[in-house]
Amino acid sequence: MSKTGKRVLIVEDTESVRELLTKQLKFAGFEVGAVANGTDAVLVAEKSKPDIIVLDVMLPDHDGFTVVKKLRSMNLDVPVLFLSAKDEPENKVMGLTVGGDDYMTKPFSIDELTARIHAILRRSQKDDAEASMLEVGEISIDQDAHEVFVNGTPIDLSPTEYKLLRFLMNNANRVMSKAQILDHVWEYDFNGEMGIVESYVSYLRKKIDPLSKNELIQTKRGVGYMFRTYKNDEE
Amino acid sequence: MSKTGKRVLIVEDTESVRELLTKQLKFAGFEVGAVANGTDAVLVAEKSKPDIIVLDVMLPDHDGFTVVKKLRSMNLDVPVLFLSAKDEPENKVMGLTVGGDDYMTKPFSIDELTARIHAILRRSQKDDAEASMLEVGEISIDQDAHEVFVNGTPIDLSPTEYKLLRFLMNNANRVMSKAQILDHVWEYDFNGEMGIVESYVSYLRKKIDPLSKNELIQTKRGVGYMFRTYKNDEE
DNA sequence: GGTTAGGCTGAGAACTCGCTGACAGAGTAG
DNA sequence: CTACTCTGTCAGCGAGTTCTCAGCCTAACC
Repeated sequence: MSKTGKRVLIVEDTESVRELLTKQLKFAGFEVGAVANGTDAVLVAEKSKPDIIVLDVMLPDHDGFTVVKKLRSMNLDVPVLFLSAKDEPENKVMGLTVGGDDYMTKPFSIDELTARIHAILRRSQKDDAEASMLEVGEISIDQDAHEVFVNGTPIDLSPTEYKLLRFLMNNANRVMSKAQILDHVWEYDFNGEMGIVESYVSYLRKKIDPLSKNELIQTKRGVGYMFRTYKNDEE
Repeated sequence: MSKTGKRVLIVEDTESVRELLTKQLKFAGFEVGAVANGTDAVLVAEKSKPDIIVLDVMLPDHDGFTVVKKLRSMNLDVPVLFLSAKDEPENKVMGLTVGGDDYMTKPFSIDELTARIHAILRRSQKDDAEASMLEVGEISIDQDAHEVFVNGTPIDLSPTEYKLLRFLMNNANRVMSKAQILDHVWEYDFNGEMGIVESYVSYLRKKIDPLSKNELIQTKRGVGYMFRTYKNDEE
């Protein structure tokens, strides 16, 4: 959760999603602008020169194609993270993610979105590179390769396990409630029970604990879970 | 209990709870506004620009979802602490705690509410005050990690023990009556005996005393309890 | 010193919460 | 189609927690 001060432009017509993104990205330390259609997107992008654009491919006026073409023709080669609904035809998206661009289907997890934005920025701005490793205590995550190591030994995680672990590590030494975990790690329209967090913590521990010296994921009864780092270990 | 002068907006339809919160938060040094429904919430929030909103998710006119959506569409990215009854369906709450938001179930303890508000403000105002440590005499509490140290040695407290200790430390060198303790530390609808305070003080002392040089929790017979700091110790 | 009200604490009953194994359904690869 | 993985639900277990109570202890006042 580094304070980059980088500028993000959100282009998304669904109000609830737009505001969700705005709030989360502001909290993550970005300067955020948000518009609801392609026309405004081009205008604002031209003026504010964002570092990255989060762009819904299905907009009321133009589609993602048109917006990107306009931007490129104006010599703005800002990287783009495309959003699209899962049921939209794929050809809408094909050929869009050139260069450092990326693409996610809705609904997504908020934490995943933030991670992707950081990944794109990391790659497009060569200057402050090599932040792709997330190392906390005994665990390190290679975010480019999606690989996780416990004291150097690689372990195999499912996508959800991976996201959960990354979220806890990003918030190491801070208790996160099950509600917060659910809201950040699971897709934003997830409608299930909080018990699923318990299940996945259990899965994670089963894979991590045999390789670690300490109890890395701690339960704070009645409060939540915490990824714990221990002094005098690494670091 | 710092006098921050920060502005809090309470949105809660149950009058008794609303008044309880108003009174308590004013006493804790906040500027407090209070409304009883979602419509007023949006109006007042727009005008008074509070630093944080305490929002019941179950309101007579709109639910929390709607209120939050409206607020965010007005470009108010004020952090929110959601309240919900324990028996309300959980999915009413899902997806709400974006960014630094948090969530509590009713009934709660007043002291806990205050602590959460401070936690949210601490994190959303990026000034990084590092005020998450509460250190009084020989004891320090890491409020992010929910961990307690007596002269550097960690001790394990149950949730209620933790809340009681935090309350006494926040009011160090001031005698607190059992009634006051009950009102602040226990849930506001608790209607048991005051003897429970004695029990929990006993539990606390059993865990703390072996590690401390002084009698940290003192009994003022006929009056109450006091967390005592001694000069020439630390500090 | 005796009396008494208030405080301390161990025991225990009731309950809550988190952990885990089992399983069903969706999705995917072969 | 089959086999596999992954996701999400659930129920039962057990440990931890909450709260009450009774009997003991102690401070304070006579």
